[in-house]
Amino acid sequence: MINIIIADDHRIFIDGVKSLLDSQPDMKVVAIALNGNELLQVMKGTKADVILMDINMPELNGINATALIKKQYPETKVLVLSMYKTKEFSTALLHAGASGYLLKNTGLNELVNAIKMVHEGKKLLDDQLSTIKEKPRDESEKYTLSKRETEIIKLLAQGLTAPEIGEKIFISHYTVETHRKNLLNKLQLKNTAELIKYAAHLGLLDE
Amino acid sequence: MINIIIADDHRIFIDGVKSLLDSQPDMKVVAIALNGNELLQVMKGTKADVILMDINMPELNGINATALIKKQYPETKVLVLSMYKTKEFSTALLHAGASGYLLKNTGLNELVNAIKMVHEGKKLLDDQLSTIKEKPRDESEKYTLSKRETEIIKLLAQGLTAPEIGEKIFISHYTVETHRKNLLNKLQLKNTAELIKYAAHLGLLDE
DNA sequence: AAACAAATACCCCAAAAAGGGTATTGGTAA
DNA sequence: TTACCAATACCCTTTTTGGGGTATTTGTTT
Repeated sequence: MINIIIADDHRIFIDGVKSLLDSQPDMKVVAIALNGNELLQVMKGTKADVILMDINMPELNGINATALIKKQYPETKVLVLSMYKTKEFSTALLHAGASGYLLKNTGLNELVNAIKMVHEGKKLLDDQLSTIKEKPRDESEKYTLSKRETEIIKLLAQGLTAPEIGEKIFISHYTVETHRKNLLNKLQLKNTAELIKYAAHLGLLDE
Repeated sequence: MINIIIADDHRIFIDGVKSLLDSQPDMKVVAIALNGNELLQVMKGTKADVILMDINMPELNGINATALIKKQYPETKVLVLSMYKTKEFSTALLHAGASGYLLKNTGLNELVNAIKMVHEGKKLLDDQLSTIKEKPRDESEKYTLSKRETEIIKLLAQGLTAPEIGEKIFISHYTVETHRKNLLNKLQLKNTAELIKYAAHLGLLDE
């Protein structure tokens, strides 16, 4: 019996997937969480073998949540679901300790197989990502965003300019621009448009 | 008995929601479609009372698809689902003829109620959008994007600059900038960041 | 053929972003 | 206390974007 927690901010999705998985003979959804923080709370009282983690959640995003969970519960497997086929995330997630990464456009059979595979300790990448070239990378590199970085990326994603952001949160526009540059470097993105896209992936739009 | 078609590019979502709705005594999912074009094909052979439409689909997005469906099947009700709480969309969707707009973070009971309400002919807005001020608007205004506009927005969303896009599709960078300005005006957005966000909502990222 | 919308192209100027840095201070963990 | 990271702040220059237009051509529909 594989005990599963589903973490996703889309209630309909949770209810649907729960219904599907509970009808599998060897799987049981033991808890749900609507965001990363709630997931950490839930895990204090519930043992799970596999976390089905949406990357796209408010408050604590899937990447940061995965990193925290693997630190506190190293035996628990994290299978990440995303809408997007994006190479930045597969790398970031592998570094964070996820066991697998699957697109939401896959079907139930693949999902069930994926859960079983990561439960057995296998690493799993969605087939559609299998041709991604692994970037040469310094192991100390991190993808987790600081609080300020998260705040800045959110405000940029709202369409505010650096001067507007500086005025809003009472810092110099130079500082905002420095944060933006740091974000672009850290995440290996080439401009603000890619940064907004990344924010979309992290579920930071409309916050 | 309410006959329903689900249109969404996320197979897991479809399977899950289908499972949930098929267990309702007065509802039946009679078909599914993974994108707007497939939906139009499916509807040629299948009668449905309510379309459950994800706004976020490749090829033919939810707004354009809704407009086409209401023209060809005026009796069919369209209930749109989106991840995002965005005022641009509620307005665009009402103009396109949708009967309702619901966030994916609502639960099953709300979804079931919403389907029943739109089936009865009611207009439905998600509670969370109820405070949106209706913009004074010329009725002739349109939110549907031309092919070129869609192409430009996709390329911008990939992080390409206007000069890069011009070089890529063999037009002047001036033309690209004009398209961008036209898009911003048409969609009443204030800058490229908001345009990328809009592209995210339309599912145009990573295409 | 006429009308209209889409596509194309350009100009001007100001503001912002990008790309290259530099540096100091504050907060936290060891 | 020390070391390290995050946050803050600034400079310079070039490129791009945004905001204001202008105009012509092409394609489609009536």
